[in-house]
Amino acid sequence: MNDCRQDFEPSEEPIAFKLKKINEQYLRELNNRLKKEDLTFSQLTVLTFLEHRLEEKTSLKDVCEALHIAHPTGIGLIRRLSEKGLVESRVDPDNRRFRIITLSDQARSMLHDSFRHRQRMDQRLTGGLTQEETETLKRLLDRMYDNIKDETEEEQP
Amino acid sequence: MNDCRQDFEPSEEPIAFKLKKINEQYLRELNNRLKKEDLTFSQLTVLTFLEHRLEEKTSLKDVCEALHIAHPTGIGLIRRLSEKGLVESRVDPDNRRFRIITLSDQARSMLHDSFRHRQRMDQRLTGGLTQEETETLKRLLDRMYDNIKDETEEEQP
DNA sequence: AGTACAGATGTAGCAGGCTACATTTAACGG
DNA sequence: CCGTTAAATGTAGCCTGCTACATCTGTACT
Repeated sequence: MNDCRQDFEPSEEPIAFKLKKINEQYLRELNNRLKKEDLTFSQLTVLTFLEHRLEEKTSLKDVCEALHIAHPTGIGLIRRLSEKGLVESRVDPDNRRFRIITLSDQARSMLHDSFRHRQRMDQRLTGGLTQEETETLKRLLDRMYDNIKDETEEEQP
Repeated sequence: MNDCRQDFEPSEEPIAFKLKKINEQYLRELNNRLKKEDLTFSQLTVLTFLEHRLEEKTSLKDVCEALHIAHPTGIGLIRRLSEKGLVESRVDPDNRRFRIITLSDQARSMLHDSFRHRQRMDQRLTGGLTQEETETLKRLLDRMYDNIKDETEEEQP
């Protein structure tokens, strides 16, 4: 008969749909809390990454690779953060093909509060899971990602 | 010192980031495969839901609730599917506040092939996981979703 | 009837993701 | 030195998601 007997009940829905549901609910809630700071989850992820690399020169490409996003997406994120004065984007004098992205002082001083929102949301997500369950979950998620990540970027010793 | 010591290595990254990575990789790959059919994952999900409810009158609101999306998102999906002749959207004569969304014959005849793409992608996602691991995973995902889903939509016997 | 409210749908405008194509700069081969 | 190529960034335009606000319709209550 009909193969498309996908039920839209939690007991029947595909895992990919569960992932999407969780992901979007998480983003809705966290973005809502971050609205006070005029930030989004993705913008906060960029700032966190930059804070994490204060010592190193960081290019747009570095940001995109860390966040697993395509470069036009990164350009948009950096542009909006730059318009808010949270990052600066300057051509690298050593190699004019690159842009160096840096955190502003203003961003450094506000980062911790926003980061707390994210932490609280993460804790809520895994609330009630034991340490062991959380480890199991991470392991299974990593295996799924390995299963579907692009074959062209494999193995370097 | 610095609380934002989030590492962008798989071993350190927050679970929410893992979920986002998997979700977007999944969508990239599947949407790429569906391009031949001129469909997207979300569009396919709408069609699958409609196929699943051939017997019942289905309103825009029903679609939005099943997919967990806000109604303007649903309007856009239905509009694009309608422009491709895959669904029809008519005002309900019984209650003119509603629109009845129906599958076209054309959509019914193409659905199975597209659905296969999704199935294959789902199998790839959980490739190598035992039945037991998959069940554990589903259970943990459901618990996370319960943890963050809106408090205002609880409990009805 | 008339008004008021609630519910379903519609519109505007934005963020963040993408692909495809364009531009700029550096590196390399002849 | 010049041309080609490759890499990083930029632009255009689309899809999916959202919020906020507008419209339309039905119901309920005077």
